[in-house]
Amino acid sequence: MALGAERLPTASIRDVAAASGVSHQTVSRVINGSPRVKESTRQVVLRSVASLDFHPNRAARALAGAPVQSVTVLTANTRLYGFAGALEGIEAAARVAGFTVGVRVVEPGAQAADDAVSQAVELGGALIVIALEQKSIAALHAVPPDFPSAAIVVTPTADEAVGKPWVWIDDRKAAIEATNYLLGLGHRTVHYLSVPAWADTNPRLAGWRSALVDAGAPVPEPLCCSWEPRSGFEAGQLLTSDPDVTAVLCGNDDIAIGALRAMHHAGRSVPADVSIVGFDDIPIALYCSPSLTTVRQDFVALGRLCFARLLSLLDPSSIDQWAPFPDAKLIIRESAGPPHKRRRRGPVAARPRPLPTPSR
Amino acid sequence: MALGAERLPTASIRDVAAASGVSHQTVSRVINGSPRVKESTRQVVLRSVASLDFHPNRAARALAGAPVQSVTVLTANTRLYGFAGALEGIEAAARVAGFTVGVRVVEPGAQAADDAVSQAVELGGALIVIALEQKSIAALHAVPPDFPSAAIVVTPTADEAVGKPWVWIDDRKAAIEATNYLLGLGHRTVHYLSVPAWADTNPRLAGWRSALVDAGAPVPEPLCCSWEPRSGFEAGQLLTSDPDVTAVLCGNDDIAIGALRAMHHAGRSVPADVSIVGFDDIPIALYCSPSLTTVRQDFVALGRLCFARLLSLLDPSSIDQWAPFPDAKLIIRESAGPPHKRRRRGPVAARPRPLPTPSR
DNA sequence: CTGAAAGCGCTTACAG
DNA sequence: CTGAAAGCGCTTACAG
Repeated sequence: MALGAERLPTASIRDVAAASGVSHQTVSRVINGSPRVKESTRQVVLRSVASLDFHPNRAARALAGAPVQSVTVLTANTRLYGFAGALEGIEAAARVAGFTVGVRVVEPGAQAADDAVSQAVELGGALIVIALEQKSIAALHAVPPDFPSAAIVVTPTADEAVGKPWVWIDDRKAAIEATNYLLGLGHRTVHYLSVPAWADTNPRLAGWRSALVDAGAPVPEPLCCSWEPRSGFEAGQLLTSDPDVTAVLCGNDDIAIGALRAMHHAGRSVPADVSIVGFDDIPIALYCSPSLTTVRQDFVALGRLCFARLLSLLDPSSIDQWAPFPDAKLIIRESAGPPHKRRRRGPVAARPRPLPTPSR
Repeated sequence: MALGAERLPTASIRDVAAASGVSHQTVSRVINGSPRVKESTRQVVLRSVASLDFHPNRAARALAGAPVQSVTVLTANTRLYGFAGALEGIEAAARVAGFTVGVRVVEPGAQAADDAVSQAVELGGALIVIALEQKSIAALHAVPPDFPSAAIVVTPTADEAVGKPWVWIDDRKAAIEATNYLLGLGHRTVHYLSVPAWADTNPRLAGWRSALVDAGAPVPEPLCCSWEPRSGFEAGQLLTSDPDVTAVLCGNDDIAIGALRAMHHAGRSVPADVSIVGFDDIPIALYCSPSLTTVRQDFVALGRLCFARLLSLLDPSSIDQWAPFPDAKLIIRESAGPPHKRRRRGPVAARPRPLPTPSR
């Protein structure tokens, strides 16, 4: 009960038992769907449950050792596109399954990740970590191996993920595809504006780099941004002074929009002078001018999937279907095109595809 | 305990008592900060707590009737700018106060609001309703009057809110200010693209309308949009065919960006031909082309404030400081300006102000 | 199929 | 200042 609040007395399992003329254990069996109850008594009990408006007390249930239908989501952020999408998907799936959803943001700092995890573990229930950046990855590592948990992670390397209840979108492959698309349009190389990268193994960065290497293209130094459009604007301004920059891949759409603006400020036309490609396909991407060519990622579906993995892990009787992970998909719009004629030197790697009309 | 998970045995209050050579009641007093404990025994107990890594069990605490330090946030959505900002602020403030935060999305449908509330009430703890649209407003009305709760609401009328633990941003006033700004630039009237409105008393709509009436300007029919940029685009397309439309106020920035795009598609220049003003000041607003003149609203601060109100309500001993609500603020950028010369007929209401350079 | 027993970990009175 | 008692509402064995 909360401080300062006098609650109305609520019906307990014993009230239902008395009203039904049975023991409270039988009531427990009925509300928990045990098969070992005579149908006629079940009916009687159910009627009492309804008339008394009985609802089982979660705290008592948890204390008595019953499974707690709750999950705490550990995340570094609740608003950024990927994080918020994942949370939305988890909440929706959990709600359908009758689970309560807790949210706990992981603060910066070495100790914070451990604290967040241990507090979540104390709560009981289960844990989902949205491990898409450094702080929450630290939290993921701090989860006790025997604690029921699942995680949304960045594309893991090799068999790092075998046996782990992890889900992800293959953004490494997507970065390769996006880079190859730009190279295929005829660009000599592709510059990269990165979201915060916590290691050299950052998959989007790695995909971009490997695509350039495989194509024999020069690999420029990537510029590290934050997640915000401002950082894309500032990084974009650095690039405008370099006439060799004709194609820029961005770690997310906010950065891409910031970079777009920087190009406009500098009088460089997009895509005629510079092509820009983003990551995410935020709703606004279609309505920018020019509309943004970007890699669509369905984080809501990923969140739902993650909860499903958790559920199958909690209930060993359920068959884990291993539903496929959502695919990243390059959405071709207006912000990328062939390089300006005067910039094209030497043989072109592939015939430039025509610039498509904007589409969803 | 969750299904399928064998947890390590964790230290209980009795283990701490045994290790300290005191009764478990004394341990309870220590961990709850009771003053009626000898300092020396407190030290002993605290040492045992640390060495055993003891953490009180929340379920047991709740069951024994202690205050539950948890709050459930009821909302229609976790991603839209205002809702997500409010959630972020609530979570941050709750985390600092040691509260657990639950999130429950209210589904559409008459019954859903009641269900969401009763489920949240059963959980115990407290409730915060982000009542910014119809479904969650229905939920707010369904909260039992004696249950500890607070709410983020749309600007209430008159003394509708007296004595209620409600917080809001005065968007009615802000809509008046934005409308007057456009009229002051010399526009004959201002069209309105509304976010979903659940009543004629919608404050932004009401503010816009009253500003027009007060100025003696014609009041065009408002167009109802969803929250998404697509709806702004579609509504914007309807307006492009009408040459009398020179100024458009939008219920949020996403709609404004959609409308901006519609104008571009139709070959109408913003702000030379049409002025567009949004609501929210999303991070991208500054980086659109043209950058968006918009009404900034600090929903994160509002969320923090709402939690503070809840806390003061839960703890009667605390003095409720009645911190002021965050102000909405018109941020003048590039997307609004004086109407095109050829569109200006008759005397101009006020001398147009110069179009400022983009700024934060 | 159903009931009597024991206990989950804590807190609130009540004694001293 | 500290301890022994009782109980929060439920569930899991254990009997029958």
